[in-house]
Amino acid sequence: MQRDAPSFGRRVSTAEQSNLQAATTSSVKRGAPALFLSALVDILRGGYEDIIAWNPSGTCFMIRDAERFSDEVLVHHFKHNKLSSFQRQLNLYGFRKISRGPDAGAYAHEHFLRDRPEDIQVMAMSSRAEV
Amino acid sequence: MQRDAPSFGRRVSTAEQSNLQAATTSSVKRGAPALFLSALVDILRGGYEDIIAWNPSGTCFMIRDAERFSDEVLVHHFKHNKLSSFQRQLNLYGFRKISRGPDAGAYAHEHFLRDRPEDIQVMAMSSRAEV
Amino acid sequence: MQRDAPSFGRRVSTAEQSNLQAATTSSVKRGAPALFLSALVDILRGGYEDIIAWNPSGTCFMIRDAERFSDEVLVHHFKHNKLSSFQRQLNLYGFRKISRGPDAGAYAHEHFLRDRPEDIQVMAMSSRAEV
DNA sequence: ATCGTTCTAGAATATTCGAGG
DNA sequence: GCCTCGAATATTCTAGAACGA
Repeated sequence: MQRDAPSFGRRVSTAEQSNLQAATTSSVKRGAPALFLSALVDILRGGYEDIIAWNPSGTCFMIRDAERFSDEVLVHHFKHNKLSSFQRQLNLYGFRKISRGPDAGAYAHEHFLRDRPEDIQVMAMSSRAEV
Repeated sequence: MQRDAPSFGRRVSTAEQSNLQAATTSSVKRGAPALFLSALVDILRGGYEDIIAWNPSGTCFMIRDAERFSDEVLVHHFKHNKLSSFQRQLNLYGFRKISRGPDAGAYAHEHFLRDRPEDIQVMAMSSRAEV
Repeated sequence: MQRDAPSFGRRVSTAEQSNLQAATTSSVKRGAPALFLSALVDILRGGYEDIIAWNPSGTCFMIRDAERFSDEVLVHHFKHNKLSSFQRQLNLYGFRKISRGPDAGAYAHEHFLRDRPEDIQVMAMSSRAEV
């Protein structure tokens, strides 16, 4: 009861300049494109390297400190602070958790690559479609 | 309170260079493919020659020191320290214990050969299929 | 690699005197009765009132400090330290999370009541049967 | 109405115990 | 006494479903 409801901030969406945001909003029929992906991009750009970061090659990202991720990152980008909700979103968008090898524990998606932001737009459009 | 409590480590997966990883992840559709085989490969590469090792020709492996294998190897690669659980996994994946000859006491599998890591990938995919 | 590696303890089973354990082992044909329920009983008896506790009437229990529950309780009673794995077990045994009212957030099961340990034995035997 | 959040369940592998050869 | 296997529970990851904003 003492670690609940830490005043959830609004989606700050530092991604105003993120052409991801622009692209999705323009290409999708009606408004409300997936905020999750743009929030994820923001987070990975946002100087949280000690908490969550890309692997060196930019093919997947790892949550390095789950507790700080919940308390410091999620709270500022979503309406909750639950890692499980974040993971549910990852799976909804087709991310998979890597179970073996050097990147074990990281999440990856074929089209979610650090150096190919264009591909991320494809994700945003196809995520729910393929369901 | 706590009986023996050996500190079970996480699967460290020293198999970074293991192309087993790349092949299986790319060929298998979803989810967590068998960690057991990659862990076994890691173990046999991991500098435990006094505890567990391939035979000279690389066709089977022998547990040379069961006690150290339990306490030093299993604990670091699995969530248990029981040789019997390790043996159960071996049998689930089709390994057989050699009963006679120079390699008596070693475990072998048709597709688990030191110098044919590609074949191990076949194991990973067919092991459960044939069950 | 340098993940966290919490030292997972063995199931300490402080429930020696717990007739739950005796009842299940004697009544069930072959071995391995569900350890989860007896572990849960142990936990709720184990002096973790600040971390997990029954409600005053003993009809449900609440995890009060998720972080300490993972690090201090789960690690000593299971082979993991993941709250999500604990929750999966709760659901497998038919527990439900209370969503509203004074006990919101607590887990409850019709036959899991603090003052009716006999009913818990019924759970242990019927939980999987009804699946 | 769609997406987000939460809770529950499915599916695959892992661990344990014991039966049977 | 091994060795192999069946079966039950446990752990993990992903998906279904209900609800809400």
